[in-house]
Amino acid sequence: MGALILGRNEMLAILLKEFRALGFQGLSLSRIAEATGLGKASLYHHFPKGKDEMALQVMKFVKDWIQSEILIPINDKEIPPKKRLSHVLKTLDQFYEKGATACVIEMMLAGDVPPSVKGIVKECVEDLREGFISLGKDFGLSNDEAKKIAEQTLIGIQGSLIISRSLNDVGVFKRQIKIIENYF
Amino acid sequence: MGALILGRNEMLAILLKEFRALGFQGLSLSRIAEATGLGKASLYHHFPKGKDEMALQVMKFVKDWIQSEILIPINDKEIPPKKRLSHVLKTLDQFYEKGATACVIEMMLAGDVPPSVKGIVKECVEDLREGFISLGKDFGLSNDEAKKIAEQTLIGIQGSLIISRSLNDVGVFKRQIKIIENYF
DNA sequence: GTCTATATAATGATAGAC
DNA sequence: GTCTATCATTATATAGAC
Repeated sequence: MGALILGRNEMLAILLKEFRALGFQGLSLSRIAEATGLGKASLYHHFPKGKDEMALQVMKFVKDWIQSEILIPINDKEIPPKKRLSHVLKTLDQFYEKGATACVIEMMLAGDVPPSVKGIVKECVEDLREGFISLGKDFGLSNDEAKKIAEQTLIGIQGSLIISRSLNDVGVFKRQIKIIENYF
Repeated sequence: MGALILGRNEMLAILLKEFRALGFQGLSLSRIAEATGLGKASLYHHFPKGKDEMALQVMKFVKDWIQSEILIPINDKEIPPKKRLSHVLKTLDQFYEKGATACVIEMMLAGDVPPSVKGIVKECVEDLREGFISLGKDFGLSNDEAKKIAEQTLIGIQGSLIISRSLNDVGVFKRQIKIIENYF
């Protein structure tokens, strides 16, 4: 049962959701089989190297998502910087379900995650940082100021997600998004 | 082999280190046996309910540590607030090994962590928040301002730990400690 | 491309000797 | 209080039919 025909992006989206909820080690093949509606053996047809490859493909999927949904809009010089910032923050707010769900970046940093996966995680963070630095400059900030604001943006997002989930209060994340909007 | 006679606090310290590195699901009993020098069966003498109980006791241990190492010093009215802040930030800097190691709070939020454990995690964050709010007031801040600063402090610590580890650059954490020092 | 069946190793956990 | 031995269960992974 489950989805009859599952496109690759749909499958990666399911894997992303599961990895975010349970982490790399916490997510088992049985759980994946259940979530995708496929048998365990079938999963190896799509990902011959197993869970490591799934995590790797998910992170590449996320990196591509960041590219198209964050970096392209954030660099669109045709739109005023303030509007671009609001748009990107709204996208992130949806991605994190208003602060209710963890970030993959955060879940893929445990000691048992394959180094290749951590490599993509690093690239994702670097890309996001570059994006916000670029946006800061479009706001008229100096290079140094833009770097600082970009760093505080990433820290604020990740940190508020942690505190929100630990306190079971998405208000923390919500407030942080507002604060970030006023950084620039 | 390993430590010949292991005190309870030493054992909890080892468990804390391992949980921080590998997370709840990622840390296996075999790994714990190796790290403590005890046989798997011996671990059940100390923690009859197994890994769940270990995680619970570790979090209680952390909560006690926060009480004695953070909250008592942060509320010591005999010492100027500025000195108290520096002292507490230095303690946290050591606890996080200058940003190189993850926070338990962060590692105990995955979907497969027992609710009882998450309950203590929540209490730890609440305690820390109260501590920094109290300190903010001693700095002369209003109640609202102290709440905001306390929240930014917790977010800044957790967020910078994530970004530091993802980028493999403890400089992010180091800078954040300085920024927090200037919040108050 | 998905399945059933299976192999092999590791998991958390217990019994009982010392 | 620690051990060896063992348990049932689950883990990742593969073989081969359809």
